[in-house]
Amino acid sequence: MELENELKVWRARRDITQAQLAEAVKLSRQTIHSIERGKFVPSVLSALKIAAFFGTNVEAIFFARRDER
Amino acid sequence: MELENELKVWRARRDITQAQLAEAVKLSRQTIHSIERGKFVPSVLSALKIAAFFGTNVEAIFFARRDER
DNA sequence: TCATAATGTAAAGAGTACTTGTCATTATAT
DNA sequence: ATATAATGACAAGTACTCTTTACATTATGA
Repeated sequence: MELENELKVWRARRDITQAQLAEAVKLSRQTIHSIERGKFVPSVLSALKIAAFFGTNVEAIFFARRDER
Repeated sequence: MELENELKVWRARRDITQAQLAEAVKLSRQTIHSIERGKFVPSVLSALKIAAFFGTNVEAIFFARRDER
């Protein structure tokens, strides 16, 4: 089960940088960058903070894709 | 920022045990138990699986409570 | 009472989220 | 061209998620 996300899209909608998002949700820029690039699966707390910042819910940003084979 | 959850309530609604939930979402019973008791903050993937199982969204189960003081 | 199921607690180990720091690459604008 | 901002990559270290195993406690029911 992989995790995908549309963080980049949401940032584009709001026209904010990774650094600005990081600051807003109190995470480091590297963490935002890594999440955005799918380097790792964030905690639900990080996800909740990000979703809240964008005024949406977690499911609108993060998607569990069942691994195809 | 603390994390609270209503896992126990949702389990009660569906009348299923920790073990049944664990099996359904492919997590160990200990993990379900620990999440339920707030022992740690789960990954967003775990949260998504649990929310999907209950047919709801993450925000309906997990709450970020800003530490009051 | 006795058996069984469900929940709670604990501990060790593996894997990983997240931070801080540093540097390279790419875009934007003057 | 060159300065600056934004993004991308990498690495070391700390803290924590999650699994497995094992055992204790509490509920339920015959």
